[in-house]
Amino acid sequence: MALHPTGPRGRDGILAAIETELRGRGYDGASMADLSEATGLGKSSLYHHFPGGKPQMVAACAEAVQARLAARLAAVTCVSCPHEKLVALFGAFNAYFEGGTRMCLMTLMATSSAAEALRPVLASNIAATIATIAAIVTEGGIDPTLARQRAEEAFAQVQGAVLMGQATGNTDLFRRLVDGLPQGLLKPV
Amino acid sequence: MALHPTGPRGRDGILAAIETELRGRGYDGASMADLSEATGLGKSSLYHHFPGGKPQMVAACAEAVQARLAARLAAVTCVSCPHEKLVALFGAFNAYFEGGTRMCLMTLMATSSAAEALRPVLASNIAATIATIAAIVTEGGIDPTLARQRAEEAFAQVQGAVLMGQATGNTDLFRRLVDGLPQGLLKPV
DNA sequence: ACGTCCCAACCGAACGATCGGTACATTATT
DNA sequence: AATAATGTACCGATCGTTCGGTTGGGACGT
Repeated sequence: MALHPTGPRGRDGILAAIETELRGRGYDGASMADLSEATGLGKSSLYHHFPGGKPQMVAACAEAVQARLAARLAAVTCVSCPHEKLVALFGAFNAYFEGGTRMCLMTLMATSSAAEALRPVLASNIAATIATIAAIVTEGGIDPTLARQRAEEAFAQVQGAVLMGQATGNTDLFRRLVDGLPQGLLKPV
Repeated sequence: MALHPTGPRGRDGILAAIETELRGRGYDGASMADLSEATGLGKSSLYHHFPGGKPQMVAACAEAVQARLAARLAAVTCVSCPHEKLVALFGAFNAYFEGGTRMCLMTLMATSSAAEALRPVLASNIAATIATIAAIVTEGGIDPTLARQRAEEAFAQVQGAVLMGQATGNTDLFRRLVDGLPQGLLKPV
């Protein structure tokens, strides 16, 4: 049977190349020709793996991202105190956003022409990430309702900082947030 | 001379239609045919007004946005206390973002294929907005350096909230921020 | 061991549609 | 009459997508 061995690089490698291209050019900016070149596969081969075309590729990438976040989280949960967990988690964010220079796949796709079709996938991924943050903050002794609000606001802040970094070329704000949010989130009422 | 009276609607009306289309479909998602239909002008007429094509249209829209912000600000500066100024300013943001349902033109363009060419315009507009917020916060008795940091973080938070609204369809976070930030920004150290 | 059948993986070439952009004629304004 | 503003018709290029065909390895019957 085997779920797609797919050549030397494997399906994961194909998805990684697609994700990089999408995050670099955006949904409407990345053409099938671009994705073909990025993956090293002919366009018809891409349609073999993803009969649904570009939307299915995005959905598959989103699932891969969510899986990677879950794996990161599993490695984080064995850390002792909530503050260190948050430091590790925001370190993972820093890596994912490549220091604030690379957009989030979900929010990028949310502003595309396929946003409506992709909304369930995007919303699910974002909700999972926020729930992860909120759980750690709650564990740190913050009221669950407040923890959720803080998590949402922190998430928005990070996303906005990346956006501003794209617009201005300055990643100072992003770095300041990634450094400061772990303790800011846990600050007592 | 006259800077383009341009038919019954005038240049401002053309720019408004273009801006709406761009904020609805994104830079790469809005084709010249879309913009032609939105403005009611033939493609060649659009090129008559904007020989530089889509990038020039974006730049012109950005200038119009900045001008509208300046006008709003002029109406705000006659208000007495800083808190009320912030309330008025964030009310203007709320209107511009249409309750969190519509993206910011600048940050949207920042993730497009024309981002590099447009960076100076986008960065200038964003810097002006942040400076506006920071000035009012400073006026409210906050240390200028801290005021600037708070302004940057609030701006990022709002932008991120809009992004999340696009992704999830939920504008609660945006509304909470617009309501709460005016007093949050002025909170004493 | 050998032939053969199957099917996932892949590619080149082409499809109609649409892309951004232009040439040129026409209408409106001054 | 001159100039700005607009429409019609079109350009080559590229878009997303599909078609027909090749390859190669694993399963199966003998």
